[in-house]
Amino acid sequence: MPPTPRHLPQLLGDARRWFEDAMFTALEAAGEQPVTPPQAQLFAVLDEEGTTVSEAARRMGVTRQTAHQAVHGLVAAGMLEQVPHPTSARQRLIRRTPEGERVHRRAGLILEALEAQLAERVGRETVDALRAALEAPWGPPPEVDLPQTQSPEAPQDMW
Amino acid sequence: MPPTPRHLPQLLGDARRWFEDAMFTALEAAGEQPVTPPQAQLFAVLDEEGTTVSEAARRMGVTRQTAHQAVHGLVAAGMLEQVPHPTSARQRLIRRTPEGERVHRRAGLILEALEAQLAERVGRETVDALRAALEAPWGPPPEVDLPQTQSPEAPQDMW
DNA sequence: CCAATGTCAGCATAACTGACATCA
DNA sequence: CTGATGTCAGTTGTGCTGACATTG
Repeated sequence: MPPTPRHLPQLLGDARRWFEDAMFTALEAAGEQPVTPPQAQLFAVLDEEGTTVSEAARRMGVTRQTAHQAVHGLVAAGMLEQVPHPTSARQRLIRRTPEGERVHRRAGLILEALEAQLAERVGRETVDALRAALEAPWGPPPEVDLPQTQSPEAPQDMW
Repeated sequence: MPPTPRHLPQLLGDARRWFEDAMFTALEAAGEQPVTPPQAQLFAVLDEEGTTVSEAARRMGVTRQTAHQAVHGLVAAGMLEQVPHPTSARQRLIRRTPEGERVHRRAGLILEALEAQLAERVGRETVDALRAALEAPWGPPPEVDLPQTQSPEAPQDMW
């Protein structure tokens, strides 16, 4: 029981961890190869036709290098393959292998089950409201005008 | 525009980043010392009377060692101080210094401003619904019964 | 002796920046 | 030549486990 009411960022992080932990546990229990959170995120942004590393990086909001690392791991695990781009020789497409497809489908089913379980606990309308709030267009992170804070007695040594 | 509808875990992570980025940017623009996310989390779980490292670790959901690291950084930054426990010699209490208090207050104001800005964009009732959904008792991460996935044509070479 | 706490050291992971080759 | 892409290397930060001393 934390002394202060939890802040929104913390609550959001906890909620994400709730899903991540359960997902990881379920996959492990299923005897699947371990998939790290960043790898899972990469998996989620791929489309059927194949995606370049740079495009995947943009969708994930990380650098090309970071995405490249995740790709490397999943290729080594046999869940992804890199094929030459049909029209452009300087690009290589990432695609799921059959094994990757299988794991992806299974992860999707687990996620559905988790959401259903959550709806059972807190109510379907609450889950729907959560999704609706998160899917709303939040826009870019705002730049707030920062109110000056004065220490009651301590002098401000910063300007 | 990602090809698939975003999954809840991703949406939650994005939302958390929205807050974190804005908070970090605002603090930086204010000329404050940089505070890392884990340090901010540590800050949030402290109470006025002082808290032990172990207690803080429990509240954060991390190990003592991890909490200890965050404490170390904030002590070095002059925002926390460690004082001996009044009754128990084997415990040391962590407390905010006046400087720490000042930054903490300012961060709180920024967070309020961010939430207000979000309410302007997506509606106050949406923000309230988001908070309500996140504060609902989700319970422990469930163990889902995992449905077997069959590849349409590819044989399963993994039992 | 036992349990909890505080601390230090080492290790793994994941993000970053920097650099470079390739190709449209 | 410029720009985008793919790749390799190094660095930093943050979490973990292991280990140990201290204290009630």
